[in-house]
This record gives sequence, structure tokens and C-alpha cells, in this order.
Amino acid sequence: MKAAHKPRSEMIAETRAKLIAAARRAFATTGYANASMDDFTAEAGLTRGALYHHFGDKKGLFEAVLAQIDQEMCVRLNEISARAKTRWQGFLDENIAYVEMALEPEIQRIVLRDGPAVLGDPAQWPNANACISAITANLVALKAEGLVRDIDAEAMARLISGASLYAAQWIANSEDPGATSIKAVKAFRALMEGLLVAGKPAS
Amino acid sequence: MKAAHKPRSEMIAETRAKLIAAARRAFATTGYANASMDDFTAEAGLTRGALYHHFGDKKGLFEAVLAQIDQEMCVRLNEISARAKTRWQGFLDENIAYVEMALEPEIQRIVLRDGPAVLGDPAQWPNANACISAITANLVALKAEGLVRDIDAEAMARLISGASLYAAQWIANSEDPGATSIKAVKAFRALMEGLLVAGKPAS
DNA sequence: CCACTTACATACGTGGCGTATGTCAATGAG
DNA sequence: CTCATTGACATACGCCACGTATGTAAGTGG
Repeated sequence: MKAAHKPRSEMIAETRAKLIAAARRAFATTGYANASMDDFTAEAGLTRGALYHHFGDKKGLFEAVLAQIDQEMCVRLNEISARAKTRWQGFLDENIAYVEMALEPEIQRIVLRDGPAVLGDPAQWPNANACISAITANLVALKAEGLVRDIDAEAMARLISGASLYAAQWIANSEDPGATSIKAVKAFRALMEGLLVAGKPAS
Repeated sequence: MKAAHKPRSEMIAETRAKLIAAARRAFATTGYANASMDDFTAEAGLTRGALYHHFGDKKGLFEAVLAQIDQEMCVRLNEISARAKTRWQGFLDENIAYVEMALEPEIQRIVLRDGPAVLGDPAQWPNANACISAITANLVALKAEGLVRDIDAEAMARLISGASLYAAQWIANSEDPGATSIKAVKAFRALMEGLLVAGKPAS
């Protein structure tokens, strides 16, 4: 019987979700270039026809996958910064969490490696900008509180996220990620504390 | 007459150089994935046979191109840091030059975008490590001079180069690279000065 | 001078992407 | 209820690009 009679829109959403999920697995494991559309659509019980209908082309599907991952990342980051007691602490936690997320192989491969090659500069992605904005907003607020020095907030936000990203890459590829992670977080904290106005306690 | 009778090894080097040059142009303009081996080997007056003979496969040729670019970058960076009056100034100059080099479209495309997707994490590339080592060495020396705070040098070097890279991306893709560049360099300088022990002059 | 190696070119097979076309089910009007 | 229409897929086809296997001519050492 298969219960094949749900409303149409629901079926569509399901199909899209299945395609995205299968592609996400394939992209994460074999990489964008090596992922065969025939293979992973078949794995989802579909064909390339469905893919081209919904996403236009391979790149379109990749964008959808990346948007999904990006959103998940943002949600997690917001939860973390919301939990912190002080704004400064939230700022630190958020950035450190960013580093740690970049340790996950799926994020490494899809977001950090293939993403730029396929879609261009990450800073131009809609969501990346959202994440940057969050950091920027935090910095503006911290400046207003007189906690950090007077620096262009957006520029500093870019530099910081760059440092986080690179630190993440380093950790992920090191022999002992645990130990490296500790060193990286420590250095990162030091770098951030350099932004505080002299004499302020690091909360 | 064509003077076709040079020693063999010389002919080989010439062939390799021609292939690398043609591939470099193709990779820079159309990107790794879209560069057709038939096309750019023909442009060099050769066929894919030569390519496979010398470089094994497309990725092998890409590695050769990247090695060439990397070396050029290192030479330029070393020249710059050597010209500076103080070590701290050299350190700053070198990093800022790194940012500025990343503005060049060829470096953007080949080194920063396609490179990681094709060859994996840049931190693992032989030369990237060489550049990191240079920064690390500088930091160690600066710490010994008592100029910068006591932080793990390698970790900090990674963070710094990450910040530089990201800043470069940001500048390159902004509407007004000139203005953005000024903001970025200023913020970068501030970030670096946060590393100085309190009260030291920024030379 | 000859056997052998080397530096390429040519020919071929395979696989993956995109498009054009076909089909069947769901929807809405009368 | 019925029929026309739309939309969600599947199927079929062509093309291009990569890699490999094979051929060839020139150079090299004995």
C-alpha cells in the first residue's frame, strides 16, 4: 500500500530533503568533484532528472547543501553565545566554538575546501555574511561598553574569523588534534585579549 | 633551420616550462576544473602526451604550477622582510605584503581557492610550511628580544597567517579594494600590536 | 653503428554532465 | 465527475574531458 498519498507539496519537500541528504553525504565523503550525480541520486532512490528539476545543476544542489550546513552552524553558534554570562565571554566562546566546528570532517570538506572552489569567496556567501555580522555586532557592542579598543569592527571581525578558520584547519590536520586544539585556543585567547583596552580584566 | 639541436635536458626543461606556463594561465583564468588539458597543451604547442609523461596527471601539473607560484611568493616576502629596519617592522611588513599579494587574481584563484580543493589543507603543503616557519621564527626572535608576549609561536603564526589570508579575500572581493585595504591593514596592525608586551613602543 | 631508452603524439575507451523528450499523477474548472 | 493542464519526475542521447595503451622518431651509450 505504501501510503503514497500525501499532499503534493509534502512529497516535494521530502524529495528535496532526500536529495540534499544524499548529496551531503557524497560531498562530505568523496568531495564535490568526485561525487557522481548518478550515484548519489540512485542512493536516494531517484535519478538525475529530479535533481535537475529542483536544483538546476550540480552546483545548485551544492549550494542547497551548503546553505543547510551553514544554517546549522549559525544556530549552534547563537546558542553558545547566548549561554555566556558576559558579552566578552560570549564573544570568546562563539569564536572558539567556530574553531571547534571546523574540526568536523564534513564542515572541513564541504564548507572550507570545496565551497570556495565551487562558489567563490566565502565572504560573499549570504550566510557567511550573517556570521560575520554577528561577530561585528558583538565587537561594536563591546566597543560601546568601553571594553575593547577603538578599531573598525567589521575589519576586525574579518581578521578574527580568518584566524579562527585557519586555526581550525591546522588543528584538523595535525597529528594530535587534542593537544593542538589546546595550543590554538590559548593563542587565540591571547590574540583576543590584545584587543582589550589596557588594564581591563579579561572577565 | 629552427636550431632544433640543443642538448636533450635543455629541451626537456623547456617543455616542462612551457607546459607549466600554459597551465598556469589556464588555471588562473578558467580555474582548475574548467581548464581543458587538450586546450592548454595545444596552446603550448604540445599534446596531453607530454603532460602525462612529465607530470603524471592533471593534479601533478597543478602541483608544479603551485610550487612555482609559492616559490615566487616566498622570494618576494623574504626580500621585503630583509629590507626592514627593525625586526618588528619586518614582521609587520611581511604580513602586510602577504595580504597584498593575495589581492592578485592569479594567487586568489590558484593558491587560495582551487589549491585547497585539489590538494587539501594548505598547511600541509611543503612551501606553506616554509612560510609559516618564517613567521614562527620571527615571532620566536621577537619573544627573545622581550618585545612580544609569551605565546606559543607556531600557534600564533597560524592565527596570523589565517587573519592575513582572510583579510586579503575580503579586500579582493570588496567594491573598493583600496579603501578596504586601508581599513584591513589598520586593523591588522592593531591586532599585531596587541601582542606586544604592555607599554612597549610599536617601533 | 646498433640496441635501447626516452620524449613525446595518436587512438581509444569510459564516465560524467547537461539537455531534450517522454510519462504519469495531481490539481482545478466546469 | 471529467477532462485539460500543469508539474514532478524518468529515460535517452550527445558531448566533452580525462586517463591509458600503443606507436614513433630522435637521442644516447657501448
